[in-house]
Amino acid sequence: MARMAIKNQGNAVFPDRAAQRELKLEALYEHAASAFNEKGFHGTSLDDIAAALGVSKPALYRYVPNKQALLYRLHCISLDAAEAAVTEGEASPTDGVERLRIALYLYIRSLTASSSACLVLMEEGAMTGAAAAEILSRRRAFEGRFRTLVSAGIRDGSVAPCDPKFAVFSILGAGNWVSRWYRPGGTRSGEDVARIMSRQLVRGLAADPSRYHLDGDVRHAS
Amino acid sequence: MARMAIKNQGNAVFPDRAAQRELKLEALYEHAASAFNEKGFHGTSLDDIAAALGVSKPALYRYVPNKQALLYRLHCISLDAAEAAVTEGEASPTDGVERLRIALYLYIRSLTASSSACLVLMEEGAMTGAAAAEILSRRRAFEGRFRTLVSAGIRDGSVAPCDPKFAVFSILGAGNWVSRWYRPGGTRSGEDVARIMSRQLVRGLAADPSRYHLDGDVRHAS
Amino acid sequence: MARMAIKNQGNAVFPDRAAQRELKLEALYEHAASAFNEKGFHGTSLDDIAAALGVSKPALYRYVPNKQALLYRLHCISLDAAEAAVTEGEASPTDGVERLRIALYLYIRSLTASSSACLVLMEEGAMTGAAAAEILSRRRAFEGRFRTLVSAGIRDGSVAPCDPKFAVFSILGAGNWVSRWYRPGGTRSGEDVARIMSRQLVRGLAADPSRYHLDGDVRHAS
Amino acid sequence: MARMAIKNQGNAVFPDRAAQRELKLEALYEHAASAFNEKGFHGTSLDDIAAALGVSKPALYRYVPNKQALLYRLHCISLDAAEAAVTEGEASPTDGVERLRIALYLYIRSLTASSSACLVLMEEGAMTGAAAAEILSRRRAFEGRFRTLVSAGIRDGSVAPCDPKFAVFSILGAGNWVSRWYRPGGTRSGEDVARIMSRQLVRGLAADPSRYHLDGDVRHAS
DNA sequence: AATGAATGAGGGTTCATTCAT
DNA sequence: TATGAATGAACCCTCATTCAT
Repeated sequence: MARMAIKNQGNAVFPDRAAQRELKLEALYEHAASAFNEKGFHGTSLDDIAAALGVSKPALYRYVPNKQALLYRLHCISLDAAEAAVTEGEASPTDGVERLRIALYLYIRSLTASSSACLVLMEEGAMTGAAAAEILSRRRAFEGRFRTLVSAGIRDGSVAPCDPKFAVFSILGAGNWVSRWYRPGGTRSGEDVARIMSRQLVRGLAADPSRYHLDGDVRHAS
Repeated sequence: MARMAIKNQGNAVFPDRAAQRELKLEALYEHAASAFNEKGFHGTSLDDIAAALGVSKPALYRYVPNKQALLYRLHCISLDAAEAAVTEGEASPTDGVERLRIALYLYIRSLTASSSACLVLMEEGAMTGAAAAEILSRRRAFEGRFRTLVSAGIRDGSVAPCDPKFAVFSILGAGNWVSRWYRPGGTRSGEDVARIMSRQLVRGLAADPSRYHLDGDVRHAS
Repeated sequence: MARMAIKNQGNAVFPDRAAQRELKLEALYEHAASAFNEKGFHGTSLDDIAAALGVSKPALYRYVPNKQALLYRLHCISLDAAEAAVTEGEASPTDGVERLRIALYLYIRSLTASSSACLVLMEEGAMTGAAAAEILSRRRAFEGRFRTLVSAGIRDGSVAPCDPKFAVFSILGAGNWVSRWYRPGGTRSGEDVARIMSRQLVRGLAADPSRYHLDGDVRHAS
Repeated sequence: MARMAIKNQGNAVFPDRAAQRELKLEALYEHAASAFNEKGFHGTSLDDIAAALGVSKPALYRYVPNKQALLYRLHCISLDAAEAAVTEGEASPTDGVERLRIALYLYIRSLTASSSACLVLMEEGAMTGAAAAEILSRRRAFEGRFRTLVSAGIRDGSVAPCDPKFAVFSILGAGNWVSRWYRPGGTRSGEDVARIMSRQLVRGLAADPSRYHLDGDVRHAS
């Protein structure tokens, strides 16, 4: 019994360590992503991040091997969420324009869900070497899947004939921009923002725009 | 007579000097804006810019008092163009949604016209002090005028009832994003891009979207 | 009785502990000396040493109070061996040149016997304070005893008249250099190396060099 | 005439700049080599070197791209002198043992001539990458040429049969050691030191050691 | 007993800016 | 005028050392 208790304590302690570490890592990601977005990668010093976390600068190196790797990981987190969004959109049992809307909705929602998932969209140029190539290629593939959604929608008649390239630049550009102005705690939740914007943007591409009335989201429209 | 001749020569020479100076200044703005957009304000060194211009680093200080001021001037150039676009849109003798489309068209076109006019949209965070406040307030006013265009469109029935704030975030976000991917010399001119995107985006807001068919711009849609 | 049993157990266990500790300490010295020699004192991190030993970095502090002290102890080990060599040479019942040769032979052999005994000869500059002074003075005294051996040899006629200072610099310099290139496991044992080199070097100083023919050690001389 | 004068002044000014730069570069090399030798590469900070030169640390970067490159250049300087020494020895119109002595004499003399030429012999381990490989290979080739000199001496009968490898390790080790203790301004000039040591060391290898009597250099031998 | 975590000090390097020429 | 030279500040990163567990 005594042994078991000790053992349980022991068992309890180690997960705590790991859990604490995971928490700190997540906090690091959030702060770093937030800072990178606001001040840029090169404009953010590790001192800034460390100070925001309340630790010393060298402490960061227990969680991330270096600043470049930190940026790389944030990009990965961001892309993971983005790819999950488009995957779920693709798999939705509906017609082309709706699949597009769902993918866009989920993508924008992911951008509002956490700093780590969104706030480094603009800092692709700061990466170098193989990491840069990998991230760029994943980002391109992500956009390609959106273009495929548009093309499919054109084929099934639910999307108005248009150039998929510009269509996707439009909606993803507008979506990415969300990370610039959206801050949690405002009058609208991330879901609200994602719903409103995805409907508005997809309405511009729909073969039958009347499917997407915008009234329900009106505010201060008088 | 001799003096006059000399003076005339002088007159001929000095305007040349001034013109040359103006040319170099413009080249400086273009290179700097381009570099800031690609690598960020803090990621671009004055050495980079000087090298791209083929001059020494101290020579830059003949044209710009310091790096911050350079960024400030680029923002001013960018905002001048943006404000001119919205002004012309506001003054167009047509209904609300068309005024909105025209303003957006001109704005996007300005972004494609030159690096100096567009490529620093993302570097607001790098400015400090009074300059930052001024630029921010001008940018906010610019967006406000777009919101007013949307509200007016809703009132005159040409724009579907919607939240102007998100409507403007959408279309300007998509527009700003153009500066990230548009490079001159592609298959589409800046005018093309501006026309296609402005129609697509405004179609999503129009009370009667059928006014904005996208067919004419279809490419590879089969 | 119970106590004694316990004590006996203790006696059995504790010597083991102590012996194990001694072993680990020796391994630490070897690895540290080897690393210091290859990469220099400042070029070797405690992480390197800890990793080579398969322990954590703080564990090193159980064996050595700090890095400087580690260097100091290595110097002491090295000097102990060096002083023993010269002492045995001095006590040898023969003439001056032979006493010199024996001291040199034993000194060089000690350098080939273990990393700890030799490989920090070059890192005197890394020590500070009283430790540095002590080591330096011991090293100077060691050289002084060699000079005395030379002088005595000159007096008894077995060493050719020469400046003892340069004579000793020569033979000890050549000897110290052994620690740079000798690695155990080669075609020649440490004893071989010590014998060959000591004969060669002393031959240059001997009043009658014919006493030290080098033939026996010829290799690939054709 | 006036123009020519001006032009001459102009011509005079630019060489001055270049000459000054060359002087500062040489001073940098001397101080750096001296510091590297005394405190090791990793034990010497650029602050140290800059302070010794009376300039700020970033100023060093106008003369050397980085610390590693500085070490590399010092090695090159050192090897240039070493190779010149052996080349002159090889070309001397005399027998084998004398060619060896001359090469050794010139080599040792080069070590006493300037810090830059000698004081980094010990810091090969601090270099990395292609530079390390290049320096190592040059050093090996240098030693190989000395071994060839020994072998040739054995063949022509002027050097006693011996293992050239150990013979060269001895004399070059003793020579290299000079850089540890020789300081200009002592009672013996660099030429003295080189002459005394080269005779002493080669005497140990000569088939007829009586050719190299050491009396002339006796001091305090009583 | 042994280690993960943390940090103050310091090192190499870059850069915006100034100044003498 | 235009530039080579120089620098203070700041940045990324490493490391010897300590401490809580």
